[in-house]
Parts: sequence; structure tokens; C-alpha cells
Amino acid sequence: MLGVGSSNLLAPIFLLHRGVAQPGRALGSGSRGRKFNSSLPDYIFSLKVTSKLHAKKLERRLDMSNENEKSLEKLRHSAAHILAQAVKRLYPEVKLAIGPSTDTGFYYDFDREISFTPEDLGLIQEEMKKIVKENLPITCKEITKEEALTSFTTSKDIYKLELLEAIPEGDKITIFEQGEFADLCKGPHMEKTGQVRNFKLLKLAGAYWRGKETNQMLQRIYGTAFFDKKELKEYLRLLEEAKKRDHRKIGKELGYFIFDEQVGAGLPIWLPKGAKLLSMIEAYDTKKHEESGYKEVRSPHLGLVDLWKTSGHYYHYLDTMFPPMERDNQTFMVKPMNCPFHVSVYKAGLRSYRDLPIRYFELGKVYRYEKSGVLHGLLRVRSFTQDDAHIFCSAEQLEQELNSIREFSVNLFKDFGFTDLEIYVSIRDKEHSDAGKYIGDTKEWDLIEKEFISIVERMGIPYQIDPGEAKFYGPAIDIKLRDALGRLWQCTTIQIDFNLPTKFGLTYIGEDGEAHVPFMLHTAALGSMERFIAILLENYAGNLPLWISPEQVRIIPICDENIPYSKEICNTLNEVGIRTSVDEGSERMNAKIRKGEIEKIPYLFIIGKNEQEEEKVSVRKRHRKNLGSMTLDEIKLRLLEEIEKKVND
RNA sequence: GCCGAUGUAGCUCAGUUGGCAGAGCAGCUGAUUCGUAAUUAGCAGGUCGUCAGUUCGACUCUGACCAUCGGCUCCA
Repeated sequence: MLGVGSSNLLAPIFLLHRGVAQPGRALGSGSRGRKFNSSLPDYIFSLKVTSKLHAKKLERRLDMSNENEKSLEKLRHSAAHILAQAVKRLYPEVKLAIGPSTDTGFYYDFDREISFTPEDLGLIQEEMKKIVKENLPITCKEITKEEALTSFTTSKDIYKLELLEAIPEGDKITIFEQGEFADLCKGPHMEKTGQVRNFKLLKLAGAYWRGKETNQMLQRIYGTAFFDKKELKEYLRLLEEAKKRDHRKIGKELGYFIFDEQVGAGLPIWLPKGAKLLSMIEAYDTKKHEESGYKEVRSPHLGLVDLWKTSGHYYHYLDTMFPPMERDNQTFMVKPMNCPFHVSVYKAGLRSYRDLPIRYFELGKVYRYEKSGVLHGLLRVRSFTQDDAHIFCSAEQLEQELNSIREFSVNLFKDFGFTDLEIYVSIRDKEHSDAGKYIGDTKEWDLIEKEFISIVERMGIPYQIDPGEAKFYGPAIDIKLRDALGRLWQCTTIQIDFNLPTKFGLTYIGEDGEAHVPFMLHTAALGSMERFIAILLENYAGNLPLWISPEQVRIIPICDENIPYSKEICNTLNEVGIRTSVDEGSERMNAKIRKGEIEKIPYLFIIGKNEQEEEKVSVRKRHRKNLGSMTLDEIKLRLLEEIEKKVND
């Protein structure tokens, strides 16, 4: 049993929720899937942070004053205006919506009956260059609401009119003008269009007016802009690099996984090499959990509909659950989460305070009917495996548990080569806290959020507050990792749940001999295995560290006579657990080496007449060419050490 | 789900203003037994995403559907 934490603040909440079942309210349970089955990460893949290789540059960039950051915003905002001006010149019938700067560039939303084509994008970019060359002064003009209303009414700028309505009475209304173009805008902007020299239009996309699904679909043009031409080039290079590392591309090239139309969208099929990778990671993950006091459990892929009604999933997530199946008057539903099953495990016996904390772990495969448009390789699928854990503990144990989960994740990520982590405390968005977005009492929320933050404070590590990211029933601690390209990915989530234990009537016998309701923590370390593998593949560009490479060594006999000796070596290595094969093909050595390199095999051993006579192997490391001859014992020790230390390079 | 684009051999991609379907790589067969990123010759390989429609004739035109890609929305 773990030591008692210092969390007293939570005790009242614990008491509040004891026996306070609220049948009228459909309460949810864990929200573990929030981000780790998400689409592209919320990555800040900008010049702020580029890569480990650019650590020095990074420091310099982080030193950049706020002023400079803002002026980059200013530059991009002006670029958006130039984009709109160019579009207006080429297509006068277009109606303008909004055009802000973003973390990585800018966009402008347009309303036009005909769709823009990629060719249009080229024309628009050319027109933008002209506007830059014209070096038009950008001026700000303050006008009254009436003037603005009249102006936008005559120009039939319906979107601007809508924006205008939203401006509170008494606020300044400003118009920015450059040449014949004028836009309702708060600014600030550059002084002249000529200052926006380094920009590029990147893509076309649809976007809802004001981000609302029920609103008009507009056409969005994305672009980016920088002060320095080199920075623009670097950014475009990073985009290219990301494309090259796309896990969907690498997964196909290396034969890890496929999606099959006949099987269904969003349902990954693991090919032998990918399945090997997956099962190795799963085995390691399981071992680590067991070492940390988690007990592995297993549960079925479906359960009776009433189970999902009790847990609340049925009421809250029906549209993302696969539909019910009926047979002999019973209705089953495929699981979108594992929690109710772990609750069953808890309920399988009488629990005492002496048993707490109880930690259950399962590599549980869950199914969620994601909308067709959001599916994205392994990052957003309809069937995936969570390294899902549930901890049942007392209020006093919460802090200790949160700490050990965090530590567990940090150590696990280190093994996979991720050391650049960020901790987020997901709390409510205060501005919307009254809008019925969150359940429960505001005071309770304040209390529990405060407690969460102070627990993280006591961890003595840097963290950030993520407003609006709290689950509707409680706050969470999330851990994001930064990959080799500087992108952030959320993997670990730690959530507190004080609903499910009550709903399922969970209790433990306390020191006082009375029944108490335990707290339940939902957590996942790597998150979704599918998603984590995607992150690994992108981070390493497919060059997986030796210890998780499905094929670690490939032996290349120079001619057929060397095959028996090669097989001998292969067997010896396999016996000590080094995954080795022999390329017995009839191609020449060079072709086999090329094949091995393309397949990103960590080590290639060349065996010819010389090696056979000297009882050695010629070692070739991935991307490092020839390392020279070594005895089998030498290389074996080297490999085993590299595997043991989980070296990544 | 919404907007837009795309879908041709295992893979990467040409192509046809409607008239017998093309390459490279991979595969197979043979020759070659080679020293650190592609030896060579030959042979195969396709309901041109699916289903309808127009047409003497559809891979090409039309429609619906499916899937993928870029976004939007969503992601418990």
C-alpha cells in the first residue's frame, strides 16, 4: 500500500459525492479518448520550436521578445489582407468573411459560388506579389458604426455586417485600407504591403462560418509568412519533412499495416512486421505496468446495453457507439471504453481500505464510430487499443496516485526516446463555466481544480493550464510529448471520476467498519497503441530504435556458399533473442544492402569468404555504412547492450 | 457529417478531345555467385474504386455510392 498523501481538500468532495446518486442526471464516465485518438496533433510546428537538432536556434527563438512574436502576428495578419485584396481583384463577386493570423501562418475565409481550384491559388499568389510590389501604404481609419453599417450594406458584405453587430456599442470601429481595398479590422498591421515579402499560399479547404457546423460552408485559403526568407524556407522544409515522415506512407512502405476498403474504413489491419512491433510494445507496456503494481485484467469486446446505460455512455455517446445488436431478447453493444468492465472486476470481491489503492490494467480494444471525415491513418480510427488503467483509492491516496502515474508515464516515454514532455492541467473554461458545459457545483469545481493544480505544483515540475480542456465532469492532468519535428502530441491522460463508483455502487470497508465510496482514476499512459505507433514512426521517420525494430539484424551472404555459415550465425543470434534473418535471394550483395537500407533494418551483416575464414561478420549499421569486421561475440554484446539501454539514434 | 480534390497492375505514376490499357520498381523463370545502396534476359500481371445511366461503343461523359487526401466540425 502506498503512503498516505497530503490531500485533504478532496475529502469534502469525496463526502459530498458519497451516496449522492443523481439519477436525473446522465453522468458520464472517463473521457480517456479525448485527444489520443485525435486527428493531427495540436502541434506548434513553427519557428518557435523546430527540432532537437536546432536546440541552439530554439533557445534564441524562445528569447525572442513578445514584441517580435506579436510583429510576426502583425506580418501574417497583413498577409491575410493582401490575400483578400488579391482575391477581390481577381474575383470581385467574392464575399469576405474573416482572415486572422495563426500559430503557423494565416488564412482568409471567402464565400464564392464557384470553388477555387489549385490553379486559382497560383494566380492569387501572383496577384499578391503584385500588391507587395506596389508597396501600398496600410492606413487605419476610425469610423462610426453607422458609417460602417452603410458601407457594408452597400457592398453587401453580409459577413462583415454580422461581425459588426457583434461589436459592443461604444467600442472603436476601425477600417484598415491599402489601395482600393478596405477591411473591418482591429489591426495592428504593417505600414506598407511591401513589407510582406516572404509568404506562400499553402492549401485550400472548407470551413464553417464562425466555426459552426450549422453555418454556411466557406472556402478557406491557408498561407504562411515570415520576415526572413530563410525562415520561410525552413518552415516549408519542415512541412516537406513531415510529409516524408507521414506514418501512413512509412507504414505502407515498411509493410506495418494497411487499411482495406473491404474490411471497413478506420479499421487497421496489422501486417506481420507491424503486428510484431505492436505486440512488443504491448508486452513492454504490460511488464512496466505490472512492475508498478497494476494487475492485468481482460474483458470482452461487448456488453449488455444496460451496462452502458448504467455507466452513462449510452446516453452521452450513443452516436459514437456502434449500434446495438439484438439476439434472443438481449441487446449488446460493442465497447467504446473499458471502464465498466474494470468496475466489474472491482465488484468481484469485498474490498477493504487495506486493499487500496487497487490498480487494474488492460490493453483493451475499443470501438468508436468516428465520423467518416475525421478518420486519419492510425491517428484517428474506429478500433484501437488503449493501455487503459483504473485506480480505485481513497481521497487521501489521490495525490500519491497522481504522482506515481505521472512518474510512470515519464519513465515509459523515456524508454521510447521521448524526454521533452509538457504537463497540462485541463480545467474549465471559466468564461463558459455557467453555460451548462460542466456538470456539478461550481464550488466543488473550484475546489477540485485548485487541488489538482496544487498537486502539480507540489510535483515541482513546469506545467501549463489548459483552460476549456477539462472533461465535463472533472479536471485532468495530461502529458504531451514533443517529437523530433517539434510537434506536440498528447498521450497520457489522468482523470478523476467521482461518478462511476457511485453509479455502480462501489464500496470498500474503511477502518471505521463502514462502507465508503472509493475514488476512481482513469488513466492511459501511451494512450492508444495505434496512435502511439504512428507517433513513433513519425518521430523516427521509420528508423525505429534497435530494441523495438521488428527485424533487428539481416545477414547478407555474398554468395550461396556463405549461406550455411550465415544461417548458423542467424540461429545463434535468434537464440539470444536478437531478431535476425538471412537474405538468401540471388541478387548481388549491393542490391541486398540497398534493400536492407530501404527497409530500415538497424544492422546488416555481410558474410563472404573472408568472414567465414576469420569466423567474423562484417557489420553495417543503418545509415552509417561499414563498421568493419567483428567477432560474433563482440557484435552480440554490442547489440545486447544497445537493446538493453534502448539506444536510439 | 460538411466543403474541395483524388481513385488506372502489389507499389509509384503516365495515358485516352469516347474506338484493342502503358512505364519503372516489385513478382515469376533462366543466366550470373558477385565485397558495402539497384547484374542481366525473358515472362506474366488490370472488371481503369463500385453500381447505375447516356452511347453503335465508356477507363474517358452523367448520376449515386464507397474509399483516400487537405481542411472544417467533432474527438466522451
